[in-house]
Amino acid sequence: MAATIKDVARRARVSIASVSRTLNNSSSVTPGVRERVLRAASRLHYTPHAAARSLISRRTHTIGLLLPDIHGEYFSELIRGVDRAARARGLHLLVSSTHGNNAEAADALRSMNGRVDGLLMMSPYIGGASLEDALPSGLPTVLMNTHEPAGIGAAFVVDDFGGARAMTAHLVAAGYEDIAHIRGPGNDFQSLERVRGYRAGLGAGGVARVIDGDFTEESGYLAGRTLAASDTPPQAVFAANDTMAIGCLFALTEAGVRVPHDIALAGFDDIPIARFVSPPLTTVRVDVAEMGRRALESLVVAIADPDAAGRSSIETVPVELVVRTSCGADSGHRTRCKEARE
Amino acid sequence: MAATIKDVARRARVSIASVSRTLNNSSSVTPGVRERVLRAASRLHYTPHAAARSLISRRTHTIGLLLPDIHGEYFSELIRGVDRAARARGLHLLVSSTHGNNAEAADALRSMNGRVDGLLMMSPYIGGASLEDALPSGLPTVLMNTHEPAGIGAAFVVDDFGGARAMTAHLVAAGYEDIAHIRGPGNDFQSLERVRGYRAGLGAGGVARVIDGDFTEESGYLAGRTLAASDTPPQAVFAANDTMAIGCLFALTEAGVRVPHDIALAGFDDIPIARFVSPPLTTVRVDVAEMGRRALESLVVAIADPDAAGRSSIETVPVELVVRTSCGADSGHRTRCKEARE
DNA sequence: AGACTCTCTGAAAACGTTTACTTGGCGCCG
DNA sequence: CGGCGCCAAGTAAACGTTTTCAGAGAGTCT
Repeated sequence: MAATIKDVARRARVSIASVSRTLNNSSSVTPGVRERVLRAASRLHYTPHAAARSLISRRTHTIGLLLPDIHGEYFSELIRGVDRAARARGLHLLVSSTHGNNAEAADALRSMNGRVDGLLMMSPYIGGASLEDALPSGLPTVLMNTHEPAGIGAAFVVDDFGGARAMTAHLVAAGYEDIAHIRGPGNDFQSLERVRGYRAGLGAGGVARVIDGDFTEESGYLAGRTLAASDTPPQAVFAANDTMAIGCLFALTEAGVRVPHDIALAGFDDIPIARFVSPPLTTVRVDVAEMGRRALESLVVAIADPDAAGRSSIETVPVELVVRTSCGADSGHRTRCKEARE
Repeated sequence: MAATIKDVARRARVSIASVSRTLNNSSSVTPGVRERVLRAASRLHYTPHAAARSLISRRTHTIGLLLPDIHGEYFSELIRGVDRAARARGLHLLVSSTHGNNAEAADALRSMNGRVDGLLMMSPYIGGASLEDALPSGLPTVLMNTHEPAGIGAAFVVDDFGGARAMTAHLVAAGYEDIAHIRGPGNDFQSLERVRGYRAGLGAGGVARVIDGDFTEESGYLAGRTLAASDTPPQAVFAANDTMAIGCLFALTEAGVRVPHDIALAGFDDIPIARFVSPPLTTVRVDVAEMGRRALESLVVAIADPDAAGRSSIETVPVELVVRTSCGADSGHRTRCKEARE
């Protein structure tokens, strides 16, 4: 149906090689030929066939983005960051989400062979088959938020430990003594790091109180209800992500517990909603879009320089404590409006 | 680097044809051959090269998703809906965002030739080059939220007109007489439809009061400030999307105007945040994820049946009025908590 | 026992490009 | 005036698959 290079060549009365050369201006062609080719190409609405082109040139100008799930603002932000960087470099984005386990990820990964020039992968799962041997060999890869030794390529990991420790320390400094932590799923690397940071932040004297969650609002809600009904409710709650913090907030509000007056609350991620709940949520800001951008740039250099570049480097993405009113250590209304407007 | 079908054939001591047949179980092969091929393939970590495969088979198992911008929750939801449907059918997703104009979209579109089996496109822009002739001819396409006559293929459009009319009528019924509308950009089809719905909802007696905006929170904020400072502030404000409504809400709050007591407020889209602002925002719910799913399904049938199926059908995606407290016509707190938990 | 049919396997063409190599024409220099 | 190089254009190979076609071998029927 669609016109091929042969059709253009025939119409322009030249060889297909000349058409290719003209269109890629790889080598000089006579103005006359050039003119005819261009005219014929536009007449026929010719567009090169990407598959054929990448078969021979071994370049797809596409990079694969493998995510655990596309749900929620966290990933939306990440996609956005990656997309902007990719489009600035003329690259396409093949997005794939793997609901859950590594086996599924390995599958998705396999089917990307010959489809992408490189891979951007976020795989916080622990256990199960390692992804390393599922990777089409030689495919440049950049990992995000993974525990795997970065034998595969460069990696970017959010400073989950540091952020959680800083937040916990902040709560301790604010005078809270009994600080509960709603953790994420046990097979998630980031979740574990945050628990570790929480314990570190408590310090030697502190006693840890960890409640299970799974990063969903529902689990935060349940945890909040449990805590509110407890004989010994904590003075503060630090949820491993904002989504759970918000679920918890609703459970507490529903139970008549005032935040932060009765129980202080803090989250992690600084998703856009965090500013808008009431009271505004104290949290740890993670610039995921920026992480996406950096990861893509890193991938681009890895692709350009197959094996020499940044092999096995792990880079930590810094985080930032964002103190709002939900933790009770803030001046209140003004900050909220200012932030909301930024 | 990576193993090819030839390597597998050599190792299994069979022809490449047998390897291909075994791997696609297209035709019966002897158990012995099958066994050898499978063993060789797994030994070599063989993965078929997607480009080569799609060059000959004319199937990429990938569909292109072209969006105006990936920013915000609206698109995040859409991507999610499409992704789920796609992965259920074993399809990949090539995502591309076109910041702005149709020319850029045409460009992105052209480069998808040979990369995708079909196209899912959301292009609300009006004016500029039509996309129709930029389309690689014969590529099945499904449009979303577009004004273009769907000569290209099937189309799904949100009932912007109906939603805006219903919302305006609701405000009128609630007793407001002076209802302002913060509109979206002038080159956006949905924006225009919503203005049209607003006017229709006002009815014969109503007098329209339209303020310019561009769908961003910033523009909503500015509009809100203007309105608050006006000599004759309106009794109600209907913003063309939630993002602007939230911007407006902050401007009003900042100016000391109480919502809904002094001025009622309503938005459009029901983005997740809408439930969490205070007061919770009355809005029009659009199930974008569902629209994405339906659009993809429709595209799948169009791909399966090249030209017979649903050519030029336009389907309207229904919307739903969601009354919360910001419009002053609700019972208040209970609804909020209930909704937030759902 | 010979021919016919059926099944499995291999050889080779095709998909639409890019690119190394070849050819031919022309200008320049000796 | 003839050979030498240079440049533009064409020819063909290659990329890694799928698929058509043909051939070989075995089994069956007459």
